[in-house]
Amino acid sequence: MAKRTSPRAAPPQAHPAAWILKTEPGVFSFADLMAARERTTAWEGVRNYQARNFLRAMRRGDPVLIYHSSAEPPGIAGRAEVVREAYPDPTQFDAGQASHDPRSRPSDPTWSAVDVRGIEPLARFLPLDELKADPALATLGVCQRGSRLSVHPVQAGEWRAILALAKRKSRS
DNA sequence: GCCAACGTTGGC
DNA sequence: GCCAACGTTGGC
Repeated sequence: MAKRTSPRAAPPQAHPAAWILKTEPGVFSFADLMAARERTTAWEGVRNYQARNFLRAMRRGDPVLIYHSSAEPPGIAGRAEVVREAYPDPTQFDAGQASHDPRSRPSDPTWSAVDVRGIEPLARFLPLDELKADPALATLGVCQRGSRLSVHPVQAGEWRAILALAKRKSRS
């Protein structure tokens, strides 16, 4: 007899429409990404398991939003895309790096990196207070109180709302 | 610079 | 396995 799916089983999670990556612009900004060779950089140094798992779920071509944290104001600066899926983050094995992890073994690396390529700035910078003011973005990771995750998924409705918001006031 | 929120660590 | 202490993040 075919096994029934438990009614309690969560529905298969749709692949996110996009991802948000946080960066401190004083360290590495969206402009730095656009100025990088081939507008591409390795997104390294993520040291949180949940964020790492999101990195590992990213697929080549997935849209990415670059968010500036610890900035004045904080907010979304531009669009990018995933150009290389998760691979072992080399900085975990480099004792000279702040993100060095002496417990990680090359035979079973703990941490992952992806490569992202900058596409273009948003039509205008979207400050966090505007994101928080949009009801369609109430569930967005960066709008959550106390959210410190540096990588999170963006659902389709959120993605549309962000692009619409960026277009809206730029004309006024 | 403050402090709330949250993840990690380590003693038990 | 619990949970207090500690460190970090990040908005304000």
